[in-house]
Amino acid sequence: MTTSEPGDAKRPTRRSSNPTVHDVALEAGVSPMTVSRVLSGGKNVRLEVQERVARAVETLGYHRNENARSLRPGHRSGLVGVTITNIANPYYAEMLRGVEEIASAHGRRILVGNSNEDADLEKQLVADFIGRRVEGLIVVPSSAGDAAHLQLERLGGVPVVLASRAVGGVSADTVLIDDVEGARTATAALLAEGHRRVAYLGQRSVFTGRRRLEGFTVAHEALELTPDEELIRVGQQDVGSAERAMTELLDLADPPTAVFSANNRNTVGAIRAIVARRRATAGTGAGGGGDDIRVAGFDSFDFADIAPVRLSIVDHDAGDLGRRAAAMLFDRLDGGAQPVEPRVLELPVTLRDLF
Amino acid sequence: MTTSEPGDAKRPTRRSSNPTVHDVALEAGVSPMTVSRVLSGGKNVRLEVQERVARAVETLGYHRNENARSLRPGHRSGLVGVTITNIANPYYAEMLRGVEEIASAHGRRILVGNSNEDADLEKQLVADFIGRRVEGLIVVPSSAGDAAHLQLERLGGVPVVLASRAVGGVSADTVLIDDVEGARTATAALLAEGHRRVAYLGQRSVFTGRRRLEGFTVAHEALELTPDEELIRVGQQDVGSAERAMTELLDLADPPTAVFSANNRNTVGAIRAIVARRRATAGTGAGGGGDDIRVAGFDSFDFADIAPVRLSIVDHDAGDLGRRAAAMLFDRLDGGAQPVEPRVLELPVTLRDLF
DNA sequence: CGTGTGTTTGGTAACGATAACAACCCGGCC
DNA sequence: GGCCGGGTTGTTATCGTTACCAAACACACG
Repeated sequence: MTTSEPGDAKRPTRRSSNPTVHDVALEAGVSPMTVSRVLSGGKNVRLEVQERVARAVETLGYHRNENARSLRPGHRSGLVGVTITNIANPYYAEMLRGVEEIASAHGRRILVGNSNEDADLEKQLVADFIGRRVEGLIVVPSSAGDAAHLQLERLGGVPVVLASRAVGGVSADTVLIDDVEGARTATAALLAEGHRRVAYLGQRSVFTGRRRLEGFTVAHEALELTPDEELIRVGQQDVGSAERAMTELLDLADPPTAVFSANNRNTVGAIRAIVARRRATAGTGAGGGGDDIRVAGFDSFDFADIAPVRLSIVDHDAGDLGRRAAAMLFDRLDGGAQPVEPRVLELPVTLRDLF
Repeated sequence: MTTSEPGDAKRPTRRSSNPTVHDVALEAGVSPMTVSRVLSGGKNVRLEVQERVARAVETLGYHRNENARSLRPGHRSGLVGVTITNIANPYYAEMLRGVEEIASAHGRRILVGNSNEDADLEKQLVADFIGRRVEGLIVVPSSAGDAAHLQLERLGGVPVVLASRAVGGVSADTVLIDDVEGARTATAALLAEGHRRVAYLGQRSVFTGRRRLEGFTVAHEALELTPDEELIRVGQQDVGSAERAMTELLDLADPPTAVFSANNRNTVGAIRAIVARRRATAGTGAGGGGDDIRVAGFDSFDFADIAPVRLSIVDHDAGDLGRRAAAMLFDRLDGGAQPVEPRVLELPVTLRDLF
């Protein structure tokens, strides 16, 4: 386009839209093919031409259209879809960072969706991701609703890795936390200290909740004890409801002397309730009471170490969960021929005393 | 094409790859065009044909290729790019959720990248996002390095909204927390209580840190006071270093009677140092000392309300930050003709006394 | 029965990029 | 001079989808 003939009105100048290889080619006085060649390494292109093209790219602010590229056969989209039940949960945020880290190292970008524990929304997200030709999916499956949309054949052959939770009826690569063992160890520690009335705060409807309750029960059974049903509270979703549940427990005629909580929201709620009770009884001069309730909880959280109670935490690395899940996915994507059987990985946890 | 003639070997059956409109058309015995019509609403297509196509879609597990669709003129990619300096930071995670919420409501998906405070990485992310034809960008700019890549003309006209931090030399829509006012109010509250030696714990290299220090200073100047340089500590990145800095302050000949900290890590560190000192002096029977150090801090955190000191918090909503940034972006994308001037929004903060 | 109106359907081209092929240029060799 | 091989460049066709046009069809009305 050094000289602008009146005849070449084929492509009217469109300043607004993104420039294409064609525009760059005009600017550099070469063919689109040559531009393409320069952009993919410049093999077999004269140096002088390469420089001319580079200048044109710079001048026009050209960016290769990846969507168009991914259209060509054999080309990959470079995208991985991630659906999470709640991005704002620091635990999943940390996991997401792990996924991003590995994806980035493999030259992929991540598409993120929030399923909000809604299977329908999750289904839409997955369908949309497949429509965008993601190469793979990492899914924290929602606890509610059926999961038929995660069947391999429904995904058009796109590999999926389930993270944090398994799904009945779906056989796919899965990375889990060792929920049962974590809950068992923590509960066993409380029992070993002599506590015999240990409460449980958690969930039963969610996969991890069920497993953690199982660990709680197993620890009791190992000592031929049976947990008191009255001390088992399930269904608290947030800190507020957890605090109320703990307060109820403290109000019992025969209150617990220790509590195991199955996630960080419940732990924080329990600690709040204990501290509130401590302040109230301190005023009456009663002294003892809720003061020395022992707490053990699954998941770490910010500033757990300044909690004003004797606290142990079942710690696990969310970032590692994400990295492992992503690694599993890229193993299938970039690794050679794979075994077809899905693999299940259970990540270990550690019990930390924070006092 | 119900009967398969030997001659029609044009498109060999490819079970492995994703089916296309063409495949669906063959299956349903119609033309690709008709399939396309059915998929976009089915206007002017016989009901019987629509059902046939729907069945074929179901049978083959067809998903429209969004990348191919977005190629067509006038069509949008439905993507928004988000770069964050640290996804794992709960504050930005919450922000991300806000962005996702609004994006989702506008029928868009989000591409997420972690810049890790690295301007080069951020630049690559932005370039890649533009290559994928995102309709807009939401960027938490990295504090280090230059930001030429965020210039509007460099972005090929893709609108960008800066979140949480502004960037010198870049004029773009920006959503900020009202750092100056938050720090000013909190500091003013401490001064109003009669404190005259108020320490500052925070940062000076980061945008928000500078602004919060400014608010701290302004509050002093309003009362014709000058903050003691000795009481200003900057550069603490984590709880540990903040605790050490606070301990140093307590060891001064003329220690502060109150402290304003510019973020939650510093607040927690300060509280730790104060509590440690209190325990130490309690043993000596000294009584007073670090006992009644007053604390005010930016950012909330778990257990802020049960902290064992007189604490005020400058509270702000990260989710709101994300929602506002996204709303600003979609205002430009979906709203009609816009004013060209970039807008800057400063979100209000509230001072909460937690005692 | 012819014409007009409206519905349903299919062919063609284009979006942006690039493999595959073809064409060209150049120097070196017989 | 004519031919060959290597480097360089351009042309064509294709990826999956859909807007636009044209064709085919149904039906009503004069």
